[in-house]
Amino acid sequence: MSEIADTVGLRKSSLFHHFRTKAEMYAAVVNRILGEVELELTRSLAKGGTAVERLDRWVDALIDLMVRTPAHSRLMLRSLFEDDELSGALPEQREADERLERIILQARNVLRDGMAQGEIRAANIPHTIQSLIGITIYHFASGDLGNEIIGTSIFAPKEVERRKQEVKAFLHHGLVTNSATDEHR
Amino acid sequence: MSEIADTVGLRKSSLFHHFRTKAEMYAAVVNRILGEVELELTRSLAKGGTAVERLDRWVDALIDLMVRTPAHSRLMLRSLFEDDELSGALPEQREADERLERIILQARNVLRDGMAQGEIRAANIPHTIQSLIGITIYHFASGDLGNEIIGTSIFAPKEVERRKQEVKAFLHHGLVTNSATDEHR
DNA sequence: GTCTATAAACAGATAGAC
DNA sequence: GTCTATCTGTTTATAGAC
Repeated sequence: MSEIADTVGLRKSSLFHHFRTKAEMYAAVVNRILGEVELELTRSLAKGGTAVERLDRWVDALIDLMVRTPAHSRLMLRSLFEDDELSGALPEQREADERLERIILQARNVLRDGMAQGEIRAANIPHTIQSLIGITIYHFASGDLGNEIIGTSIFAPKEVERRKQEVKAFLHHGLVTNSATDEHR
Repeated sequence: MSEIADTVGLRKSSLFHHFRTKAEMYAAVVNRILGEVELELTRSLAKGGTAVERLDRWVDALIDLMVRTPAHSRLMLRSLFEDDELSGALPEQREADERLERIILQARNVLRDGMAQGEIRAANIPHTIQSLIGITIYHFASGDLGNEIIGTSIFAPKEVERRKQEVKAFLHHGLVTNSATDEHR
């Protein structure tokens, strides 16, 4: 709270006027970020196309979101894997949980549609979603280690573009049967 | 430190007899875990075979490690993505960094060998390593959310086995060219 | 809405007896 | 090596003036 107060140019006590507790502030921030994520991902799917096209756009949109504000990917990953011991106590937290659930449902539906159409391999959907999260969010949350592994800044525009291509190549060869975009068969 | 003291049945002050600071204790724990990880992954590679066989065993071994002590995956993920602001100040920390570097180098070599042999698609190696970390470690660190997405405990033996299969299927279809295990072509 | 001042609790660490 | 007691600084939060 001290660091936040310094950053925004207020005194620490003033923060408690806007958010009654630290937990409430955290939940509000996470909720706002998830709101943006839900909005953008919904937009990316609304453009239509085949399931594979929608999945590709979904991945691109998610990566764009992670890159837009580097701190968000860290916060997202944290909020995803750190079990909130005070789970669902705050309204902001419940709202965030619902947003997350809808985001996951969207991904589930795209995968299900693609499988029904025969565009996507019959993989286990929940595990595939976990893999998608791991591949997209972890990468941009990986900070120093990520930079060291990649060799340059993971947020450098060129490297972000490469990530998108690599992830989609990975997905296509991993999930897409008889894809026209697959130049290795 | 209070919680650790309670858990191990000591008083808080006694912990400071074994580790001079909290940071030193944390570094020692991370270092010990990475030691186990390095040992097991090295063993899994030493058994030889094709690059794809070694990669598969490497993934299986990493998943076995994450499952052996559920808390380890959380700690691993945390230590990977949270930049240690006091980076490399403690000897345990430097040792842990070196272990991590060797683990990553092993993965890099397997991928490089496989590409040289034409067994593995010519993907970007660093990005592939990031994806491997995301797919294996994030999943087992995902706690409540992971359990909710999957529908049962991510640590249930049956579900762990499924994860191994799904990850390897993902990798094969994503990284392996002309694989005999690929039933979809 | 922001400030100063302060309360109340907690966390990391030390001193020294046993 | 563990304990009790204590110090010191930090953190979350409140009270009340402006």
